[in-house]
Amino acid sequence: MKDKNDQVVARLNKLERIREMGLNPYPHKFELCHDSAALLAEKDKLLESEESISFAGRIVRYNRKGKMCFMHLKDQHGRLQVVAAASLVSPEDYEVVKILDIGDWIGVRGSMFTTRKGEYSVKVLGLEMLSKAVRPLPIPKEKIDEQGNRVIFDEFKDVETRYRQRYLDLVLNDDVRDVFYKRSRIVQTIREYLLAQNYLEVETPTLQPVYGGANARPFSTHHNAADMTLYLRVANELYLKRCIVGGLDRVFEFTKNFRNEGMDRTHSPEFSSIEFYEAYADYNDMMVHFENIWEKACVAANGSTKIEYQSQEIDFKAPWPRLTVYEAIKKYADLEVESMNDDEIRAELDKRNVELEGEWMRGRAILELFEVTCEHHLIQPTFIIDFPKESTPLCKEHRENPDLVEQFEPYVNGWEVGNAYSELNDPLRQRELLEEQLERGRGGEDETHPMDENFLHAIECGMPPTGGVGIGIDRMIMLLTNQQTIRDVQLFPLMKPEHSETSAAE
RNA sequence: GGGCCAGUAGCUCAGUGGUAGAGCAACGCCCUUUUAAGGCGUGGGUCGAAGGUUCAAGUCCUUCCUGGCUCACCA
Repeated sequence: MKDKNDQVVARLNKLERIREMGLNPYPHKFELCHDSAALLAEKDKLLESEESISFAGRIVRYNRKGKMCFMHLKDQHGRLQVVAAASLVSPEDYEVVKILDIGDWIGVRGSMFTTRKGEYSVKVLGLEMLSKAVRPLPIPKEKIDEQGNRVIFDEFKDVETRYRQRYLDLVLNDDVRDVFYKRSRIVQTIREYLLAQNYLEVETPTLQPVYGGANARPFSTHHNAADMTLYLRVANELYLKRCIVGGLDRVFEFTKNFRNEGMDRTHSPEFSSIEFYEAYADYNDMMVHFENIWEKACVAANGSTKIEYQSQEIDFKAPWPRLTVYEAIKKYADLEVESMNDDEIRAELDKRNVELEGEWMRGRAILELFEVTCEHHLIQPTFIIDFPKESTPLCKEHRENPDLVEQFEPYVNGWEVGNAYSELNDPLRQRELLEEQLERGRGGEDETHPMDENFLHAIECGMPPTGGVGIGIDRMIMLLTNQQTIRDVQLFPLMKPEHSETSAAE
């Protein structure tokens, strides 16, 4: 084993002693009748009846006072004290008690009682080693000082160590664990909402011969047997639309998407999203689903439609206000962008030091203007709707204004948290727009959509009117759990290998 | 990619050119109602890596590695 130190050696010696006692330090199973939550829920009854119970967990506190030992066992719901007294267990069991370490997993049998200091505890009558830990667990301790402040000693907080050894982060930091419990509840809420709306959950390819569905640079990889280049999906949009063509009228999919771009507080190379598509619906219908989902998810995680994100109160109560891109620019920059000519728009961008790459396009310039002047104002949930037609090649023209498309992007806390359209289902128009993307790619833009003949073929076979939505799950979790970086809502965020790991792999 | 900052014992940290330290954790002994339990004692270090300056480097210089914040890029 690597990195042996004195503490590891001490534990390995204890492991050997357990084996010498004829015990298996890594048994196959333990029958437990209660977890910590159940023991707490049935407290009165269990104290009254003194019936026998079994309970298991990881030792997170160990305080031996001679022939009596107080420990806290932690399971997934919380921690509970167990008290082992030499007078109540077999001599063999107490020999085991004496060489237990913080970090070990044990199972105990006994009954519930209350200590003299009033702590609800398990009175141990028998115990079993379930797994001997051979590395020490860092032990944060806390006390309340004279001023009543909570003081934490040895807090496990180094960010790099926390991410690299997330298992310890989860054991030692309850608030970290809570984020992932909430994450699960939020995802479950979304799934239940869509299932209740008669949606079908489907799965589409992660490895794709042609990537598409978003403006993004992909990761590429190689399939050896087929000798072909494959891309990790940047979005699942084009496959879900094929499902709609196939007559699956309402489909959704949770996916990991992969984008080969920068990493920062709100961007990770792999991130989770949900997309859902509904036949016969338009973007107005999808906005209703969207705000419903967020409101329900917020309540599921926080018990209320209101949250405080970094001391900013945000209320997800539906319905959310809707503002067109033009209205937003008018409101926040006081510019009547619709009646301005190209030179006037260019002047406004220059004033804000924004440069456009590639060929000049009025719609993209308006979009840039929106981003620099409006985004940071959009703190409370708001739907920004009716985007310039150049912003996406997959959306249907606006029914009243041919310069626009029926797209909405919801904003919260200044972040774009989703993207949705009345989906384009005119196959000839779709081909034109994808061909235009190819041209734009040749003109210098580096995140244009590639041509996807198979997708076009599907649309040519007839797609009904459809509304579609994509939601960035990670940013949603960040907001609803009050986390500042995307890495705090992903269990195992990407880290570069440590130096020693690299050399070991070679 | 640019700027700023950090890396010392298992954990949290001090050490500002002169013998590597503290608390907790570990090890040994004592202790039957503890709550950061306590008492006595002991051990534990490639100071992120490499090079340089110096009589002398954890400390100063250079390069590199890893990470954080931030700007740029990017949904």
